[in-house]
Amino acid sequence: MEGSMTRAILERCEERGIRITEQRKAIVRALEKSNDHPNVEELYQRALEEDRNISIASVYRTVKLLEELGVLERHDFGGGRARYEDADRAHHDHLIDINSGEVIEFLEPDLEALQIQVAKRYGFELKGHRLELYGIRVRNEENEG
Amino acid sequence: MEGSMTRAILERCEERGIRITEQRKAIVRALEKSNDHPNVEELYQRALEEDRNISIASVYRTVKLLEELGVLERHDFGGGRARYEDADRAHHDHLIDINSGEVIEFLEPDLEALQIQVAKRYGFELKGHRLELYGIRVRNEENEG
DNA sequence: GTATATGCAAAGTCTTTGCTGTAGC
DNA sequence: GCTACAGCAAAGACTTTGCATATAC
Repeated sequence: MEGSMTRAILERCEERGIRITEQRKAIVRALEKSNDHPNVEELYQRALEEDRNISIASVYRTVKLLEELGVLERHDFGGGRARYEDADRAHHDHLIDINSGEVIEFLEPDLEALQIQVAKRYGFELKGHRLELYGIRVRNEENEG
Repeated sequence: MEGSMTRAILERCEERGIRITEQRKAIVRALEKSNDHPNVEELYQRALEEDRNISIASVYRTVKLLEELGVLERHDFGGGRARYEDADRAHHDHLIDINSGEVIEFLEPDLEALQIQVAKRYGFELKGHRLELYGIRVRNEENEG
């Protein structure tokens, strides 16, 4: 029960009324096993391990559909390939190590609040945001000193 | 003299030691006249008005080169096309109107400072960031009430 | 004068799509 | 059983690149 209250992706798919095919199950399973932000090619490879009967076209169609349904979230961290993750657990931002490409997730309530304020100031209601920090490691993160 | 202390793009190009061709001049001129974030096709059209002798391949090559030299900054606001702006005036973030696609620039010192803090907390030195707020207009921005 | 840049068109990369057969509900 | 979905391969959108020619310095 360490997953806290995030609901299974498939459950949310069913609610949206789409058909639960073997391929979609495999893709979703592959995604739920992932702790990173796979691109379509990577997701395709992982889904293949769940079920040999998958074409990359289905992966493209599925991630696109699930993004439109709000089930997945699409990212572009550069490199010209879209990357996906579960939208339910996507409420965090990303810190990207310029040298290694490593992606660290973080959540900073003060930042979130400030963003809402800024949008408001310009007469907007914030619907979403994208914050990516790009940096280089200067020491281990174990100590917050 | 309203441009404050931003230096001309061409000047920065010369410093980097690249050849100042007619085409590059036209592209740069088109970019300096722009107050938005044109994609390559748009920039190409605008550069054509500066000089008929330009091919879109040169625009692609030029923006790529200038981005690598740190003279331009590339953005991806979705839609699958890269968009460019002068890196020297690019120290601001973007608020994007989901409905109209309009892009508003803003600078929020508190947000900048907080980002540095967050990176630091994870043991990183912040080298750059990307912050985009996506929202819908709820009223005119004239009043900050 | 020579290296660098250009133009053109062809090729590359990622993604979408038309068509026919299949399978979910 | 009907309709949505899958697979395949072809097409699309954006970007890059090879090659011959032109031009900046």
